[in-house]
Amino acid sequence: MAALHAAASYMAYFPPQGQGSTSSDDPPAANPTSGFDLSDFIFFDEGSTPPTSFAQLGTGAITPQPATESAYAGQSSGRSVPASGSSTTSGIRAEVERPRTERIAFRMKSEVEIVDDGFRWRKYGKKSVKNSPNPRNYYRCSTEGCSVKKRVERDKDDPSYVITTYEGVHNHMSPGVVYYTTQDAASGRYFVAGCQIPPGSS
DNA sequence: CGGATTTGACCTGCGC
DNA sequence: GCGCAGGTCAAATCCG
Repeated sequence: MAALHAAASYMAYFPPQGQGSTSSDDPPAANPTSGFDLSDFIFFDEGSTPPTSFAQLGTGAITPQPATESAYAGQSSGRSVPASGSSTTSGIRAEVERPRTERIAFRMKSEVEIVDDGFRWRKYGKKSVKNSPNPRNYYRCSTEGCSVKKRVERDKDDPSYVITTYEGVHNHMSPGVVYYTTQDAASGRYFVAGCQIPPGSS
């Protein structure tokens, strides 16, 4: 499993605009001030090289991959990574065959499963999964025209942790989050960080 | 009353 | 081909 320790609030890398439009959009704006303890892990596709520190993310050293199955690559059954099962073990091949859907998973310490990340989510399903005693909840972004999905479940090993997997990219800004963007002069890449607006301020 | 949630049924894909 | 597991749908229900 490719796990990444993240010690800081979320920051996402965005490629320069005008290219890679399918792979850049709103990050899951996890916010350490919104009542949960963003802790620690971001899971990437096994095919990608995990950075050794969260700071590497900020330098653009790592791009969130169109994950094959990020969060549970290590513990899910084989059927969760079908692309590599029938043809080749090459992650590159899997990337070609699967739809290019951004998928990023977080593991965070939280009392509650519903984390206010600034977006509005509508629950559309709940399913118990074989590898975990805890049910998995399925959410969709309730914004019209936005098809981003999110899966939330408690860590089977440590129920105090919640694993959130975002799938897809928002085609809109969060109604409750201000985004700060900077562009790296050397690479031309954009970095976006989310910061939630305190209630009542505007 | 409208929107969100719940929950069982259904669909799909993969392994055996 | 069959069974299993994950994901989604949709009707019923709940709640503000």
